[in-house]
Amino acid sequence: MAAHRSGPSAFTIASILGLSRPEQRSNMSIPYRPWADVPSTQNCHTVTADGSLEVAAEEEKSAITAPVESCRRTLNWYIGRRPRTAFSSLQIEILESVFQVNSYPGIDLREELAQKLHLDEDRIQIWFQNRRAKLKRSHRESQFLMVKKVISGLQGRDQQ
Amino acid sequence: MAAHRSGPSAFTIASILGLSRPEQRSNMSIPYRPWADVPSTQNCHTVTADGSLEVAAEEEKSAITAPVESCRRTLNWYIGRRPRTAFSSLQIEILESVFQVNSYPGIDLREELAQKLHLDEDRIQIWFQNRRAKLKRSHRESQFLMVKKVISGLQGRDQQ
DNA sequence: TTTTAATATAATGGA
DNA sequence: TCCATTATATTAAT
Repeated sequence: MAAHRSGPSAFTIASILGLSRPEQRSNMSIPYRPWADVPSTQNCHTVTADGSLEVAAEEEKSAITAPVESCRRTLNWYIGRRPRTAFSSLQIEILESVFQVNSYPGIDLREELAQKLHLDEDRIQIWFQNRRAKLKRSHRESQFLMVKKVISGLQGRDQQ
Repeated sequence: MAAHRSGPSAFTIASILGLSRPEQRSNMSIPYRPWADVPSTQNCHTVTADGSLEVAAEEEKSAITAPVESCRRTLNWYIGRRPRTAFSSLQIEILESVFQVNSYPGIDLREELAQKLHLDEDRIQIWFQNRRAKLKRSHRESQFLMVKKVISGLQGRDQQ
């Protein structure tokens, strides 16, 4: 509480509200939301970077929801949570095919994917994290079912 | 409250608990849950009718989760809601392709689909209902966006 | 890893 | 049948 850092303009309105430029922010307590760099209401119908055009097309769906996404993004900026990115089916397909070969892609491969799929590298990283978790979960589940099957098999034999 | 119907055995324990056979049930107030006809614990690992075998294969996924589904089904029976059926991707694909041609299939077509896809006819019916709702929703949404676009266009011109 | 929460959609009930 | 609503499954984000 009482510990404040020395330096110029530590308590400006802008810094308190978290509105300073990234390079000016102190490195703690105020989360940096780079996805909220939507300058004004005018851009509320620009296309988001997510389902972008070159890879997928992904007809109607993204074309219709993209502006909504963008506005919701502005809203979520206030709430403080990154708006959930919706991957296109082609993006998923490619990510999946990479995952089959390598479920722990290094930074270089992630960057390459990011560029090719028009996604941030950290979106890719998170995706692989979640994908690995999913795989693990399904393994656990099938093991559980195996055990259960054995048990119910024993019960069946007893009842015969 | 005080009005009770005449007839034989109107107040047996079975009827009060809703355990009578379908043809014996009075036609009001107690919902009939035919999907809950799981006789005993033994059948807890039988394969459900849902993702069934001939149409799709739909490898690992349904093979792994089917037993879980079945048990959850037993659980949901107590809760009283039909367990959510997970359509296979092939089933969806076919339903979608039919929907494009005819979004109001008659009973005959529904029955045919039911047979081909190994689903109950009323699952098909519900699917088309929900699908139509989805379509309508997307229409509404795109209209809304069109209006919004016009409005923000006007604003932009004012600000120029 | 676990938890939270956003989204999609199957199921229900009422008109 | 449509509509509004609820429940649930998946999964991005923390």
